[in-house]
Amino acid sequence: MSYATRQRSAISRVLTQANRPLTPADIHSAAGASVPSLGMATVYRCLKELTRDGAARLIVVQGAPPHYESTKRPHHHFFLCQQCRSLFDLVGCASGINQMAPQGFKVIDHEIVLYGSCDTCCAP
Amino acid sequence: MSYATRQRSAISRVLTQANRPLTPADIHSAAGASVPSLGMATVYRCLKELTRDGAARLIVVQGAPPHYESTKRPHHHFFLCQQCRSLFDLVGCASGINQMAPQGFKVIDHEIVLYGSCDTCCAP
DNA sequence: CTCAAATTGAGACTTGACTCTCAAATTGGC
DNA sequence: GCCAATTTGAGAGTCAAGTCTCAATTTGAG
Repeated sequence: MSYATRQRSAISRVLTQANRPLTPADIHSAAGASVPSLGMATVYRCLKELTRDGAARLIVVQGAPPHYESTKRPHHHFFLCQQCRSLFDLVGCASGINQMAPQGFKVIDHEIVLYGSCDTCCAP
Repeated sequence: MSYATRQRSAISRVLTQANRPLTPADIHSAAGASVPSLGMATVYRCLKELTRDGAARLIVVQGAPPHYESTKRPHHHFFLCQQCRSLFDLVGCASGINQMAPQGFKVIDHEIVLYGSCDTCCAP
Protein backbone atom coordinates (compact mmCIF):
# COMPACT_ATOMS: atom_id res chain seq x y z
CA MET A 1 0.00 0.00 0.00
CA SER A 2 1.26 3.43 -0.85
CA TYR A 3 1.28 6.58 1.31
CA ALA A 4 0.65 10.11 0.09
CA THR A 5 3.52 12.21 1.35
CA ARG A 6 4.37 15.88 1.18
CA GLN A 7 7.52 15.12 -0.82
CA ARG A 8 5.67 13.11 -3.45
CA SER A 9 2.97 15.68 -4.01
CA ALA A 10 5.52 18.51 -4.11
CA ILE A 11 7.52 16.68 -6.78
CA SER A 12 4.43 15.86 -8.85
CA ARG A 13 3.21 19.42 -8.59
CA VAL A 14 6.53 20.88 -9.70
CA LEU A 15 6.59 18.53 -12.65
CA THR A 16 3.05 19.24 -13.85
CA GLN A 17 3.31 22.99 -13.33
CA ALA A 18 6.61 23.41 -15.19
CA ASN A 19 6.45 24.78 -18.70
CA ARG A 20 9.57 22.93 -19.76
CA PRO A 21 11.47 19.73 -18.87
CA LEU A 22 13.36 19.84 -15.57
CA THR A 23 16.53 18.23 -14.28
CA PRO A 24 16.45 16.31 -10.99
CA ALA A 25 18.39 19.25 -9.51
CA ASP A 26 15.73 21.71 -10.81
CA ILE A 27 13.04 19.57 -9.23
CA HIS A 28 14.95 19.25 -6.00
CA SER A 29 15.29 22.99 -5.57
CA ALA A 30 11.76 23.83 -6.74
CA ALA A 31 10.10 21.19 -4.56
CA GLY A 32 12.50 22.09 -1.76
CA ALA A 33 10.58 25.34 -1.37
CA SER A 34 7.65 23.43 0.14
CA VAL A 35 9.62 20.58 1.72
CA PRO A 36 12.94 22.07 2.88
CA SER A 37 14.46 18.80 4.05
CA LEU A 38 13.85 17.10 0.68
CA GLY A 39 16.71 14.81 -0.33
CA MET A 40 17.94 13.98 -3.80
CA ALA A 41 17.41 10.27 -3.18
CA THR A 42 13.72 10.99 -2.75
CA VAL A 43 13.61 13.01 -5.96
CA TYR A 44 15.20 10.16 -7.91
CA ARG A 45 13.03 7.54 -6.19
CA CYS A 46 9.91 9.51 -6.98
CA LEU A 47 10.91 10.20 -10.60
CA LYS A 48 11.51 6.50 -11.04
CA GLU A 49 8.03 5.65 -9.78
CA LEU A 50 6.40 8.38 -11.85
CA THR A 51 8.23 7.15 -14.93
CA ARG A 52 7.28 3.53 -14.27
CA ASP A 53 3.64 4.54 -13.78
CA GLY A 54 3.66 6.53 -17.00
CA ALA A 55 3.20 9.92 -15.32
CA ALA A 56 6.66 11.24 -16.17
CA ARG A 57 9.07 10.79 -19.03
CA LEU A 58 12.85 10.92 -19.22
CA ILE A 59 14.29 13.17 -21.89
CA VAL A 60 17.87 12.71 -23.01
CA VAL A 61 19.38 15.16 -25.44
CA GLN A 62 22.99 15.48 -26.46
CA GLY A 63 24.71 18.35 -24.70
CA ALA A 64 22.25 18.55 -21.81
CA PRO A 65 21.92 16.57 -18.58
CA PRO A 66 18.89 14.24 -18.24
CA HIS A 67 15.54 16.06 -17.90
CA TYR A 68 12.10 14.86 -16.84
CA GLU A 69 8.65 16.10 -17.78
CA SER A 70 5.05 15.24 -17.02
CA THR A 71 3.35 13.03 -19.60
CA LYS A 72 0.22 15.11 -19.16
CA ARG A 73 1.74 17.77 -21.38
CA PRO A 74 0.63 17.66 -25.03
CA HIS A 75 2.86 16.10 -27.73
CA HIS A 76 5.71 18.45 -28.50
CA HIS A 77 9.39 18.59 -29.24
CA PHE A 78 12.45 20.34 -27.87
CA PHE A 79 14.82 23.21 -28.30
CA LEU A 80 18.21 23.05 -26.57
CA CYS A 81 19.93 26.37 -25.95
CA GLN A 82 23.61 25.65 -26.45
CA GLN A 83 24.51 28.64 -24.27
CA CYS A 84 22.48 28.10 -21.13
CA ARG A 85 21.92 24.34 -21.69
CA SER A 86 18.21 24.61 -20.95
CA LEU A 87 15.55 22.65 -22.77
CA PHE A 88 12.46 24.43 -24.08
CA ASP A 89 9.28 23.16 -25.62
CA LEU A 90 8.37 23.61 -29.24
CA VAL A 91 4.78 23.81 -30.32
CA GLY A 92 3.63 21.69 -33.21
CA CYS A 93 5.06 18.58 -34.79
CA ALA A 94 6.39 17.90 -38.26
CA SER A 95 3.94 15.27 -39.37
CA GLY A 96 5.18 12.86 -41.98
CA ILE A 97 8.63 12.29 -40.59
CA ASN A 98 7.56 8.80 -39.60
CA GLN A 99 7.59 8.05 -43.35
CA MET A 100 11.37 8.37 -43.34
CA ALA A 101 11.89 4.86 -41.97
CA PRO A 102 13.23 2.23 -44.40
CA GLN A 103 11.12 -0.64 -45.71
CA GLY A 104 10.43 -3.25 -43.04
CA PHE A 105 11.06 -0.92 -40.10
CA LYS A 106 8.22 -0.25 -37.70
CA VAL A 107 8.02 3.26 -36.23
CA ILE A 108 6.55 3.60 -32.73
CA ASP A 109 7.59 7.11 -31.77
CA HIS A 110 9.74 10.02 -32.84
CA GLU A 111 11.70 12.88 -31.38
CA ILE A 112 12.82 16.22 -32.79
CA VAL A 113 15.39 18.49 -31.19
CA LEU A 114 16.45 21.89 -32.47
CA TYR A 115 19.77 23.33 -31.30
CA GLY A 116 20.64 27.01 -31.06
CA SER A 117 20.25 30.00 -28.77
CA CYS A 118 17.17 30.89 -26.75
CA ASP A 119 15.73 34.41 -26.78
CA THR A 120 17.42 35.31 -23.48
CA CYS A 121 20.83 34.18 -24.68
CA CYS A 122 20.34 35.82 -28.11
CA ALA A 123 19.73 39.21 -26.47
CA PRO A 124 22.91 41.12 -25.53
CA MET B 1 54.12 16.40 -35.06
CA SER B 2 51.75 13.53 -35.54
CA TYR B 3 52.48 9.93 -36.48
CA ALA B 4 50.38 7.75 -38.75
CA THR B 5 49.81 4.49 -36.92
CA ARG B 6 48.06 1.25 -37.77
CA GLN B 7 45.57 1.79 -34.94
CA ARG B 8 44.57 5.25 -36.14
CA SER B 9 44.06 4.24 -39.73
CA ALA B 10 42.13 1.12 -38.70
CA ILE B 11 39.79 3.21 -36.55
CA SER B 12 39.26 5.84 -39.26
CA ARG B 13 38.65 3.17 -41.85
CA VAL B 14 36.05 1.40 -39.70
CA LEU B 15 34.25 4.69 -39.12
CA THR B 16 34.15 5.78 -42.75
CA GLN B 17 33.17 2.36 -44.05
CA ALA B 18 30.33 1.82 -41.59
CA ASN B 19 26.81 2.34 -42.88
CA ARG B 20 25.53 3.33 -39.46
CA PRO B 21 26.83 4.97 -36.26
CA LEU B 22 29.05 2.77 -34.10
CA THR B 23 29.72 2.49 -30.40
CA PRO B 24 33.32 2.60 -29.13
CA ALA B 25 32.92 -1.13 -28.44
CA ASP B 26 31.78 -1.74 -32.04
CA ILE B 27 34.80 0.18 -33.28
CA HIS B 28 37.12 -1.66 -30.92
CA SER B 29 36.04 -5.05 -32.16
CA ALA B 30 35.88 -4.07 -35.85
CA ALA B 31 39.28 -2.35 -35.86
CA GLY B 32 40.61 -5.15 -33.67
CA ALA B 33 40.44 -7.40 -36.72
CA SER B 34 43.38 -5.57 -38.27
CA VAL B 35 45.15 -4.58 -35.02
CA PRO B 36 44.53 -7.41 -32.55
CA SER B 37 46.23 -5.73 -29.58
CA LEU B 38 44.08 -2.59 -29.93
CA GLY B 39 43.09 -1.14 -26.57
CA MET B 40 39.92 0.74 -25.67
CA ALA B 41 41.98 3.70 -24.45
CA THR B 42 43.31 4.09 -27.97
CA VAL B 43 39.82 3.92 -29.43
CA TYR B 44 38.60 6.67 -27.10
CA ARG B 45 41.74 8.75 -27.63
CA CYS B 46 41.39 8.49 -31.36
CA LEU B 47 37.65 9.26 -31.35
CA LYS B 48 38.37 12.33 -29.29
CA GLU B 49 40.93 13.58 -31.81
CA LEU B 50 38.68 12.80 -34.76
CA THR B 51 35.82 14.63 -33.09
CA ARG B 52 38.00 17.63 -32.27
CA ASP B 53 39.27 17.72 -35.87
CA GLY B 54 35.72 17.56 -37.21
CA ALA B 55 36.15 14.14 -38.81
CA ALA B 56 33.79 12.32 -36.46
CA ARG B 57 30.68 13.23 -34.55
CA LEU B 58 29.22 11.99 -31.28
CA ILE B 59 25.61 10.89 -31.38
CA VAL B 60 23.62 10.64 -28.17
CA VAL B 61 20.13 9.20 -28.28
CA GLN B 62 17.93 8.20 -25.39
CA GLY B 63 17.92 4.46 -24.83
CA ALA B 64 21.20 3.81 -26.61
CA PRO B 65 24.83 4.11 -25.54
CA PRO B 66 26.93 6.86 -27.19
CA HIS B 67 27.67 6.27 -30.89
CA TYR B 68 30.14 7.88 -33.29
CA GLU B 69 30.00 8.40 -37.01
CA SER B 70 32.14 9.92 -39.73
CA THR B 71 31.22 13.48 -40.66
CA LYS B 72 31.87 12.56 -44.30
CA ARG B 73 28.48 10.92 -44.41
CA PRO B 74 25.68 13.06 -45.89
CA HIS B 75 23.14 14.84 -43.64
CA HIS B 76 20.72 12.31 -42.27
CA HIS B 77 18.82 11.30 -39.18
CA PHE B 78 18.44 8.21 -37.03
CA PHE B 79 16.32 5.23 -36.25
CA LEU B 80 16.79 3.48 -32.90
CA CYS B 81 15.65 -0.11 -32.71
CA GLN B 82 14.26 -0.51 -29.22
CA GLN B 83 14.86 -4.26 -29.37
CA CYS B 84 18.50 -4.52 -30.43
CA ARG B 85 19.44 -0.96 -29.39
CA SER B 86 21.21 -0.31 -32.68
CA LEU B 87 21.14 3.01 -34.47
CA PHE B 88 20.40 3.12 -38.20
CA ASP B 89 20.51 5.92 -40.71
CA LEU B 90 17.45 7.45 -42.28
CA VAL B 91 17.60 8.96 -45.73
CA GLY B 92 16.15 12.40 -46.26
CA CYS B 93 15.37 15.21 -43.90
CA ALA B 94 12.10 16.88 -42.99
CA SER B 95 12.85 20.38 -44.13
CA GLY B 96 10.91 23.10 -42.43
CA ILE B 97 11.17 21.80 -38.91
CA ASN B 98 13.55 24.64 -38.15
CA GLN B 99 10.48 26.89 -38.40
CA MET B 100 9.14 25.35 -35.21
CA ALA B 101 11.34 27.51 -32.99
CA PRO B 102 9.62 30.32 -31.04
CA GLN B 103 10.10 34.01 -31.87
CA GLY B 104 13.54 35.24 -30.89
CA PHE B 105 15.16 31.80 -30.86
CA LYS B 106 18.00 31.15 -33.29
CA VAL B 107 18.21 27.64 -34.77
CA ILE B 108 21.67 26.32 -35.63
CA ASP B 109 21.03 22.62 -36.12
CA HIS B 110 18.40 19.94 -35.67
CA GLU B 111 18.10 16.26 -34.97
CA ILE B 112 15.37 13.72 -35.68
CA VAL B 113 15.17 10.26 -34.15
CA LEU B 114 12.55 7.63 -34.90
CA TYR B 115 12.01 4.82 -32.40
CA GLY B 116 10.70 1.37 -33.19
CA SER B 117 11.84 -2.02 -34.49
CA CYS B 118 14.35 -2.62 -37.25
CA ASP B 119 13.62 -5.08 -40.08
CA THR B 120 15.68 -7.84 -38.44
CA CYS B 121 13.88 -7.48 -35.11
CA CYS B 122 10.46 -7.20 -36.84
CA ALA B 123 10.97 -10.52 -38.61
CA PRO B 124 10.11 -13.61 -36.53
C1' DC C 1 -4.64 7.80 19.58
C1' DT C 2 -1.90 3.54 18.37
C1' DC C 3 1.32 1.16 15.83
C1' DA C 4 2.65 -1.64 11.85
C1' DA C 5 3.80 -0.49 7.36
C1' DA C 6 5.60 2.80 4.23
C1' DT C 7 8.66 6.53 3.39
C1' DT C 8 12.42 9.55 4.07
C1' DG C 9 17.33 11.66 4.16
C1' DA C 10 22.18 11.08 4.48
C1' DG C 11 25.78 9.21 2.83
C1' DA C 12 28.07 5.18 1.02
C1' DC C 13 28.06 2.56 -2.99
C1' DT C 14 27.53 1.28 -7.99
C1' DT C 15 27.60 1.79 -12.85
C1' DG C 16 28.88 3.27 -17.40
C1' DA C 17 31.72 5.99 -19.90
C1' DC C 18 35.45 7.75 -20.30
C1' DT C 19 40.53 9.76 -18.97
C1' DC C 20 45.05 9.49 -17.01
C1' DT C 21 49.66 7.46 -16.08
C1' DC C 22 53.65 5.38 -17.47
C1' DA C 23 56.69 1.84 -19.16
C1' DA C 24 57.23 -0.33 -23.56
C1' DA C 25 56.75 -0.15 -28.51
C1' DT C 26 56.43 2.37 -32.87
C1' DT C 27 57.33 6.03 -36.08
C1' DG C 28 59.92 8.69 -39.30
C1' DG C 29 63.47 12.66 -40.28
C1' DC C 30 68.11 12.21 -40.82
C1' DG D 1 69.75 2.09 -39.13
C1' DC D 2 69.60 5.60 -35.29
C1' DC D 3 67.14 7.71 -31.85
C1' DA D 4 64.22 11.50 -30.13
C1' DA D 5 59.48 12.26 -30.33
C1' DT D 6 55.12 10.20 -30.44
C1' DT D 7 51.91 6.65 -29.57
C1' DT D 8 50.25 2.62 -27.42
C1' DG D 9 47.94 -0.77 -23.96
C1' DA D 10 46.84 -1.98 -19.37
C1' DG D 11 45.07 -0.82 -15.52
C1' DA D 12 44.03 2.59 -12.11
C1' DG D 13 41.51 6.74 -11.53
C1' DT D 14 37.66 10.06 -12.31
C1' DC D 15 33.13 11.82 -12.89
C1' DA D 16 28.18 12.27 -13.32
C1' DA D 17 24.07 10.04 -12.52
C1' DG D 18 21.62 7.17 -10.07
C1' DT D 19 20.76 3.32 -6.41
C1' DC D 20 21.15 1.18 -1.95
C1' DT D 21 21.15 0.86 3.19
C1' DC D 22 19.28 1.77 7.38
C1' DA D 23 17.95 4.38 11.39
C1' DA D 24 14.56 7.85 12.15
C1' DT D 25 10.22 9.78 10.80
C1' DT D 26 5.62 9.91 8.84
C1' DT D 27 1.32 7.95 7.39
C1' DG D 28 -3.30 6.23 7.96
C1' DA D 29 -6.58 2.06 9.08
C1' DG D 30 -8.78 0.76 13.01
